[in-house]
Amino acid sequence: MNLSLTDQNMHNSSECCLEDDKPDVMLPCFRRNMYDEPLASYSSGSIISQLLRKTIHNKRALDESHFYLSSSTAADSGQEDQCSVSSKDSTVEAASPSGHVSTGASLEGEHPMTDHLQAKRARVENIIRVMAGSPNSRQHGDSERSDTDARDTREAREAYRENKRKQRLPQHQENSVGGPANRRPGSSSSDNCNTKDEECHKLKEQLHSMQRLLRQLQEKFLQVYNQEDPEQNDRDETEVAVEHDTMEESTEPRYVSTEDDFERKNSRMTAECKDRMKVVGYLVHQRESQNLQETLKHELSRAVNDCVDKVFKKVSSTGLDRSPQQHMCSSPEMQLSMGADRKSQQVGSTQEQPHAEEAAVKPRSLEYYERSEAQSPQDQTEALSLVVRKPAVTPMSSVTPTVKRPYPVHQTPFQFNYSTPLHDSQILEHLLKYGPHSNFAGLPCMPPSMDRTSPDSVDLPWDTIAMRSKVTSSHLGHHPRPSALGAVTVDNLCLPHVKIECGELQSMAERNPYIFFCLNINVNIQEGLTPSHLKKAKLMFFYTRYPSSNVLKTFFPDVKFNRCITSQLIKWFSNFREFYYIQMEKFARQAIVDGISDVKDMTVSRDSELFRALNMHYNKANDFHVPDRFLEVSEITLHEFYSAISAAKDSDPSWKKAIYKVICKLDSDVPDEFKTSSYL
DNA sequence: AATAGACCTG
DNA sequence: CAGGTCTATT
Repeated sequence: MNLSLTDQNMHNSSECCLEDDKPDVMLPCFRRNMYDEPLASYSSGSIISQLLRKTIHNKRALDESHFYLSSSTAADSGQEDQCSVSSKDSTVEAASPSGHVSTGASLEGEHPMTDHLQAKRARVENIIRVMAGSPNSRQHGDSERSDTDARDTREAREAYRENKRKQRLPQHQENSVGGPANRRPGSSSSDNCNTKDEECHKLKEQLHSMQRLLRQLQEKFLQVYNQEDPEQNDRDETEVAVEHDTMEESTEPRYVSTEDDFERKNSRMTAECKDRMKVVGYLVHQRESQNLQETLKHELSRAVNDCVDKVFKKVSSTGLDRSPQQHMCSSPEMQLSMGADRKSQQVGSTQEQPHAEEAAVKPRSLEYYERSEAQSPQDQTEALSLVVRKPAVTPMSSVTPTVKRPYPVHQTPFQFNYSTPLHDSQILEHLLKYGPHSNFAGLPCMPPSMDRTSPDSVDLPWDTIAMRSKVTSSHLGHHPRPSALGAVTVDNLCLPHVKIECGELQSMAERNPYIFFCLNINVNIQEGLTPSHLKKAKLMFFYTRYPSSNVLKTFFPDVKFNRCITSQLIKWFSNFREFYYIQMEKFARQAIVDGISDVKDMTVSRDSELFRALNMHYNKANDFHVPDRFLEVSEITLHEFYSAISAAKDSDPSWKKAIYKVICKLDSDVPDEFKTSSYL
């Protein structure tokens, strides 16, 4: 999003999530922070200080312009908080940093800060200074740092935890997503690849640094506010606890059946996410410092994401014209897949022998990068995600064509294979020049055979997010899980037809998978409705033609229901019925044409042509024994149509409704076996 | 006005 | 199958 856009659209709630289509227009504040300032290292805290200055200035500016968050908004809590984050964030961010950066410095001198803010700023800056105290030690390799950092962060969290006695904060280890992709110099097959290796590595490390910084910052903030406002803890405790419970309840079942390491890792990520969720939830309630926090987080996130995204874009734009084979890096170590544990299993095989299972895992990152030419700046607006409001972790999954595996929890193997020299990237230059060490792994790599035909919502403009978020939040009362749109909570991967509702999130994740993982942001992407679900729905149709939404919820326990999913399922059954009635009418008319005079001469058996047509539609594989009751109902339906047509009732435009009324009463209970998510 | 369902279309 | 429109219902 460029500056002018920002200024012009301060009121636009979606604006914070928008990025313009001009990849080369750098966000002024970003450029300033990331590039113009020689940021000897991110760990130096200079960027943070800058941000703090900006933030504080902003807060003041907002106060002055009465553009500040209304108290009612700020007072919102609990689920509402989670659900409406996007709008709230937008409010904050729309009025924040980017637009003020240029004037920030001068204004700061003119308008003395309040003592309070000054104190706060001083404290935070001090913290950051301390944090950045040993930047170099952190910069030298993941193995070294993870010990210290993990301990630091854990301690911070422990401290926080003690203030929230009631919370069960699962222990977990720090996930360093990029960790596994350790570079092995020399393993590449060519010099070119060696160079790329190094650059790759540098970028990666840089990302880690930023990641760590952000994490630490969050936790330090936490400490500060704990000391400063201890009673607030108690106040928020209940809210947070509620959040926690809600999340617990909705997320845990999903992992029951998972078995491999990756799943366990994700469980831990869930834990961590919950943890952070609480942290953030707590922070959010600090009305006083909300702007500060939001702005800081936003800016940090943006900076990181922007940085990463642009590099990716640059890299990919030069790399995509290569042949698929060239996308593959000769050294598996260079491949960054989302899960370390998973990597070795998926890398390679996915690309070289994409059969059913691998094909099911459908990375969309290529599409993303193909599009990124035009859209890339949008892709990182998700920076917000850094705020990590969403605790629940579900492996990213995509709608898959797999039918064999009933309800697969697919991990999208977003693999980023190094494949492009990073020579001409301005961003890279900056990174390499100013960054402590650039490091990056670079390109999405996809099996050529991957199904990329499925329409998705990647093209959705970001403004639809805000639009949709309102819709969603109005229904969140029924939602089992708080949804933080602004925090990049991807509720569901919806099938294309519901993309208006939730496609943005899907595409967000699809377009920016690497960001999510690198930043250790866990996107809760519940699988959408899969072909397996469709198949199951069709079989259920043999029992119920008019399932209630409650029934649907009962029988699709592995589906996180939200508005789009529900309507999609309902639509499915609507389509089923349509086909069913069409067949009925068709065969009834045929019977009349055939001169059948008595309905009793019309029966529906398993040999019937009608049944075969129906069976072919709902039970194509013919691996399901259609209940007799369905034959009965079909026969009744056929008779109804026959009678109505015979009586010339079909002259009435709504003559079918009477039939529908009859048929809808013939629903029977769906067997309990269907309740098992792994039924198929 | 919102919703659900049928209907039509691609 | 999904998207849209139309209509009836609340």
